Amino acid sequence: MLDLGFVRGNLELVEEKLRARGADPAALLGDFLTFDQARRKAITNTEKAKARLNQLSQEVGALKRTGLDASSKMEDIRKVKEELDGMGMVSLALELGFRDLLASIPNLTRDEVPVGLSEADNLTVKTWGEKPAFDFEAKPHWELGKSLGILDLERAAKLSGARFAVYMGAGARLERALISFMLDMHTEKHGYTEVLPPFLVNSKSMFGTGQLPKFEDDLFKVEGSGLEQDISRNLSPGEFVFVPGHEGMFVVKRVIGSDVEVQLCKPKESTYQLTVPKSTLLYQRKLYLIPTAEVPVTNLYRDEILDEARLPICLTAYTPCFRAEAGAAGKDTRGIIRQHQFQKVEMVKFTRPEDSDAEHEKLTRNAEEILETLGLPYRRVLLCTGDTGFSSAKTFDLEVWLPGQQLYREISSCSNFESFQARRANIRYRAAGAKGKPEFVHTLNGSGLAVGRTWLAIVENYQQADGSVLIPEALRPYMGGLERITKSEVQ
RNA sequence: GGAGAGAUGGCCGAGCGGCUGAAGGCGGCGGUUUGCUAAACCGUUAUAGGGGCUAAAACUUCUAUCGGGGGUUCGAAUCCCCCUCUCUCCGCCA
Repeated sequence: MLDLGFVRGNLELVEEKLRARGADPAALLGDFLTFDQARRKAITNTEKAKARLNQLSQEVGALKRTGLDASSKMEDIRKVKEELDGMGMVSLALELGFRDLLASIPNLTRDEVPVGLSEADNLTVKTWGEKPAFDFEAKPHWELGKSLGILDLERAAKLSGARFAVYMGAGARLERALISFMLDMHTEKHGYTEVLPPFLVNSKSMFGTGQLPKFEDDLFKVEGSGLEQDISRNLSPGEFVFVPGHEGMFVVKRVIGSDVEVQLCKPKESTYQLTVPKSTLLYQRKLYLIPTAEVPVTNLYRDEILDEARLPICLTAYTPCFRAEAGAAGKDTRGIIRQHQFQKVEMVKFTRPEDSDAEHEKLTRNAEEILETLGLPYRRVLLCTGDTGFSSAKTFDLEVWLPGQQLYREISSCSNFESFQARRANIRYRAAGAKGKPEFVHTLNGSGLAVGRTWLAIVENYQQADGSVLIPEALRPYMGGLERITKSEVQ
């Protein structure tokens, strides 16, 4: 989330940066200034009335204590309250609408980020390693994995459907070895602290890192079986609720004071509307499967004020990642490039604003060192404005060489979010010395690395003429000394 | 799942209808003392938003905030209801 004052004062810059991302500033910002003014006007009005109310209450108190008649003051209070009731809905609507607007503006990309709309405009910063030269035709990992008996996509489809994988034997061990190897390298060599977070998180966490509200369709949701009542919840139109005494699921149309207008939406043969008190509604508790460890790990310090002396905080976490990626149907359907579930080792940093650039470089290097230690050729790419993620100000992708497909493929994405996530998640630090107003930290993260893609990169890059796969030196201790994966007996 | 206890500022902890944005302590910051450090002493120290003033700050004023939401009341940290979370005991369980 951007700072409101900043947007107000730098509207032209914000519009320009939005255009650079390929977004339409008019659609996103609307008439920002008019909206902002209306909102502020409403705030001023209601606050003035509230001030008057507080004033009158004091006076009533004073009168009552001295035993005098306060009925005329009470009459004044009644009038102001009526006035306030009338303004309430307007300012609430404005406030909520404005907050949504602000929350749906993507981060501003840095000036050094190349302007462009697609992958084609990304800038290759460096290239490392020699592509392996084979005197035979390199095979893709799905063929090698199948013939070696270490990857079973057919049976995975039986279990869970498309875009899931079963690893067997040395294949499973390789995945596990990679996780341990990466975590050890980050904790022992790069100075990160290991974290094992929950894989299910609430919507507040998803908001904090920017997945919600815009990208709900990309997430897997888990809804509890039991219905709960939570009248403290703020309802928003479009939300699903249950009404006791009525069959089916209802959708919220609008909120009128303490009442809610709801419409039956499932089952849908015959729909009807109801207006019921908010306090009678039931909800289903909803959790989200994490799409990356970034979500739980960054939100670790949500609503906290950190000591400057603790910064930078460098954390690394292994988690499975779950992505629905509704928009990616038909893309990368072969092999394990794009899965609904994959494993990843993630690096997350919390830094002072002035350090985030240097820490971004270090973090990217830490990911590169994994690739280098494994002997996998890669290149570093600076993403262009249109390819940079919603929350990010600047992103480097690392792309590994895949000989089976003759192309470079993203294996890590290292981003500097600056204060964008910190503002959403309210993560601050107090500077020692200076007059100690808490300031937002900068957050960063990067894959170090995507384990599934590392697995397939090793299989493709280390394949031999006989169809076996050599294990990179650095990984052998994690494989019980195994030097080569050969055809498995059990299939 | 059942029964009970609790949630207050950066931290600890008091308050249980108005004078409480909140005592006291710790920590932080500024100062006095000191050859330096420590100690002692004095002062200061919440966040967000709106208005005023400003080039911008500083400053000033108002509003909100004592886990979250709602209610009672002229007035709520304080009373009532609901939710969330934490702790203790029982049950179940990897």
